[in-house]
Amino acid sequence: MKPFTEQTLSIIQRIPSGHIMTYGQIAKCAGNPRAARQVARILHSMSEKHQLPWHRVVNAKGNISFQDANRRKEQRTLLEQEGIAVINGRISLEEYQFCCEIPFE
DNA sequence: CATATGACGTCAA
DNA sequence: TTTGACGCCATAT
Repeated sequence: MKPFTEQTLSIIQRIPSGHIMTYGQIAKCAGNPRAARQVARILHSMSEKHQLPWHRVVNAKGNISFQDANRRKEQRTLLEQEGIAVINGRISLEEYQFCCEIPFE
């Protein structure tokens, strides 16, 4: 098993275009079902340097976790470009959530 | 009341 | 000094 951070990064990079994942889902796939916070931290700190599709990561509610209206609008635009319908800053998890059941080593 | 989620902060190399 | 790794707690459902 590789480090949690590395696993998380790999998972995020594996999210297909037009699909999204939640923090809990990513954390669970990475090996730590309770490490949703870490996922958030990774995105905040390493997304820009690792070219991660951060816009494909949303919270369990299907909402954009950003507080800044600018960032939320930006992410919404990015998601819409991938064909994801964002209604009131909300995304239909049932339609776009990517089921990550890949056995990472 | 109990369970699940979270765009953080801090420490070490 | 900067980048990578790790966990407890508060809030919402």
